[in-house]
Amino acid sequence: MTTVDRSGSARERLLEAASELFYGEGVNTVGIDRVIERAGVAKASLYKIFGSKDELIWAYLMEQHDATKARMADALLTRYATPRERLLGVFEVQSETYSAAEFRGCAFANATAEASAGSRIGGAATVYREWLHGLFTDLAREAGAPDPVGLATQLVLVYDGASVSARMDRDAPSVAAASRRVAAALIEASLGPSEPRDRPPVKSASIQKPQRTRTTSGKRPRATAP
Amino acid sequence: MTTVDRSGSARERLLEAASELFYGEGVNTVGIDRVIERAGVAKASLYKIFGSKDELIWAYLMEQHDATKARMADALLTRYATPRERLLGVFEVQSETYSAAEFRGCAFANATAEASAGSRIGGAATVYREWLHGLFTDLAREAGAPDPVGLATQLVLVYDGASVSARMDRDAPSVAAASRRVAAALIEASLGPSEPRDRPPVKSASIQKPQRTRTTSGKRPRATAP
DNA sequence: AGAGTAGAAGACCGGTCTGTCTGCTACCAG
DNA sequence: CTGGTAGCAGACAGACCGGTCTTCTACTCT
Repeated sequence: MTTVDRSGSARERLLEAASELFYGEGVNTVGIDRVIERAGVAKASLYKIFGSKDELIWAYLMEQHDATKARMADALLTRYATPRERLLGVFEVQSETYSAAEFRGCAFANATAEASAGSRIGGAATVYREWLHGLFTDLAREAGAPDPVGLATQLVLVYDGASVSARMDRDAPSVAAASRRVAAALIEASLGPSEPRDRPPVKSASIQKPQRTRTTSGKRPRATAP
Repeated sequence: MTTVDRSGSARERLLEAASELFYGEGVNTVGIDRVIERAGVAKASLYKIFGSKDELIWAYLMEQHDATKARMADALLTRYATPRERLLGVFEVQSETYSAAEFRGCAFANATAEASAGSRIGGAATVYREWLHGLFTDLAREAGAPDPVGLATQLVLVYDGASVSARMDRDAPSVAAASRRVAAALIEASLGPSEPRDRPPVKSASIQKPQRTRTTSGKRPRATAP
């Protein structure tokens, strides 16, 4: 049935346009008219599909969340062998996003900075933050950290700092070097000096392979939210 | 002459109202009408004094900058004796701001997140960032760090991370503990283990005593921008 | 071929935005 | 008392906001 396919296509174009505009200029600054103009979609279609601008923003944020999650999980599983390596790997993957020219900071931090009280933005940000803390906590636990939550809190702090520093100072290489060094020092302080190469690569239990939920159609190499 | 005094009073009330509303709800979300209503000032007076909303936002940000600078300099000089202690002290002073109930993140990070292209917000943020980097770099140099700029970049990153983590996760005590530990580890890694107590307190050359530029009138215990 | 429908285009509504302009009030100096 | 002025109150303009609704096109399925 092509009906669903067409409907999905309109939805996809709207989300694509919304992502670019909302992320690039802010969810409050960008009006509905500009979104539908870029998407090539009628206003009525937007309101039939999403119901309100707030819901569109929510969908945009959840798409960012899904994409970030999938990209991170894929990169960590593909490139790094041990939980310890993956802990540091998170920062290398992150540095790729904020080195992109169109990087403008964390989509969730930016959106919550201009959220009106009572919107759904706060809920989306909570989902994202819980994922981020869980990612670091699980990896820290797998790596054998004596205090996984404490290490995770520190690494989340570094992760946040890298994102903000990169946006405010526009010097991605410096930030990447700094965040990598800071993270490495924290990991070493918590886990002890890294062993050279004695235990074999370990299949992670905490990162599930990207389930390819519904993220547009596979392409989209666009920068997302670190 | 009471003319200047009255004029100054109107300006002060406008800045006070603008600070509370812009910081609390975002510079785009808050309209001119709400600012003048809270300030008890006529709209014409606002436009006579500031000329445009953008200029009002700029004045608000510069006031935040002045207040933050003065508060930090005062606390560092008053409470800490050596540059090394002051390096860590920055994070303790910062933790006081994000432990306040009305804390809503860094005013500059929030404002730039919703800035339209071509506004003066970016310029104000640059001023603030240069001050922040300079503060850490000067302290690191005074403390004898072998690579002051490198250490400063790392500490700025931690500073940014603490601000964002505190805003997003609403758990100031955890963030304060984490940022303090991370900063202490970085300082120790750069300067070596802290000597117990052999050299006397040092007058800082990099921090000048708060010059009391023009920050409203001395009161204002409000939380400002970390 | 004809019926049904998804969707594009855009007029329209009430509200709010920034910014301007006109009174009117209250104070102050001479 | 009188002229000058700072400043409050608010109407107003023009643009834009989110959201609704109608019209018409173009495609799909039977």
